[in-house]
Amino acid sequence: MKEERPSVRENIFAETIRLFGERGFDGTPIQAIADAVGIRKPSLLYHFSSKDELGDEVMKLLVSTWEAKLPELHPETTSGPAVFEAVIESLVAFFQEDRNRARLVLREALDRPEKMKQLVHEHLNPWMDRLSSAIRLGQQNGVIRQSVDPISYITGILIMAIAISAMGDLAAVFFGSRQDSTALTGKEFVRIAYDSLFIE
Amino acid sequence: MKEERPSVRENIFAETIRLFGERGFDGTPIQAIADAVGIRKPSLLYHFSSKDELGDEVMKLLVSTWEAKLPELHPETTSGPAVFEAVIESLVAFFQEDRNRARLVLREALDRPEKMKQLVHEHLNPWMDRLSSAIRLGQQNGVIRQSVDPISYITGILIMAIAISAMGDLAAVFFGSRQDSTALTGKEFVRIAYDSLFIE
DNA sequence: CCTACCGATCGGTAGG
DNA sequence: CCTACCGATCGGTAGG
Repeated sequence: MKEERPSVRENIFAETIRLFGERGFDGTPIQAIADAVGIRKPSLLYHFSSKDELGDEVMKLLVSTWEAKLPELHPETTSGPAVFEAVIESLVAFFQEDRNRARLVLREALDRPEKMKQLVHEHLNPWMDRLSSAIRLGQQNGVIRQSVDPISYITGILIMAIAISAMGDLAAVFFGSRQDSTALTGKEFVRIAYDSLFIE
Repeated sequence: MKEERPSVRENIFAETIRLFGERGFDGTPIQAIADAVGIRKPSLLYHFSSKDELGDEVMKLLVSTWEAKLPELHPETTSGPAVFEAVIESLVAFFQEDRNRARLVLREALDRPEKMKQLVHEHLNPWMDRLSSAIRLGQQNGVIRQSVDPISYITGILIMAIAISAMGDLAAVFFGSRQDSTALTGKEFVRIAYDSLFIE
């Protein structure tokens, strides 16, 4: 409950997101985090009583930060192109701003699915339900394809956005040597999301 | 070069795919693999001289198996719905047949991107180039959207397929409690791939 | 394919 | 926030 002086704790968070994102929880000794922060291992364990706790806290922070950057969706929102663009943009922006966010989310979903489920449930569910409603409204208004299953659609697009961001170069270099493929892949992602949602 | 008697080595492969898929390379002691196979740790290290080598071999096997199940694409293939369906079906089938294949590929892409790149380059690139050509042919014939960027499209769809398969339940339960969401998500994945590719 | 064993590293504690 | 330290586990080797 004490007021934290920013520096050290925030530094630990930043380096942990980076290292857990790059090498994973099991692939990163807390020693490496302490080194990156510039303190000794036991000092790190003074701030977070165990490696597991550090992992939990860092995931909570990450998802909260994400939640705070989601565009607002009001109940009366129809899912026209404007809303759609805001959603996609905020999604892409958040994960491309720091690729390790995407890597960390992906790793956590693989390593601790139950915890991830819980976090998503707490922080993202209400927002997703509102987006889902907006899509259904768009279907009633005849701008969105009837064949779209809102929940599955959102899931699929979300997962694609995260996975593409996480893979970065690899996503594109998935085929030998091609030029600035990341940008291209990003654009194509938006196109896929768009064309598979709206009626021409 | 000796003829391998199937049992032990194949057993090691199977358990390694499972355990590395479930808990990751760093999260799985070779002891756990030995236990699962029913041998001692040094015996495992007789078959694979190190954990790294085991990891490499298992990835090679996985990607080779994948390659062998890809549908044939001939140079004169146009990318009509029939070809498209064969491709998507084989993709979904391979990874849904054993979710740990998807989990392992995803983990490897995160942990050792360079090695993954190399594997994809050796085993999947030629096939992907043929598919890419087929899409371009479809664009000339006016059945496929001009706005599709073939390479980015294939990458995006591939990544989505793998990530959705890897997440399994989570993908769907990404939103609290809903029923048999895996099947739904799979169907919606095919729909997104389809609607974002073909002209109505 | 096994028993026996080892050096290195890991997460974590004592005590200040 | 540090020094000093520990038990457990890890990948791997010797030798058969």
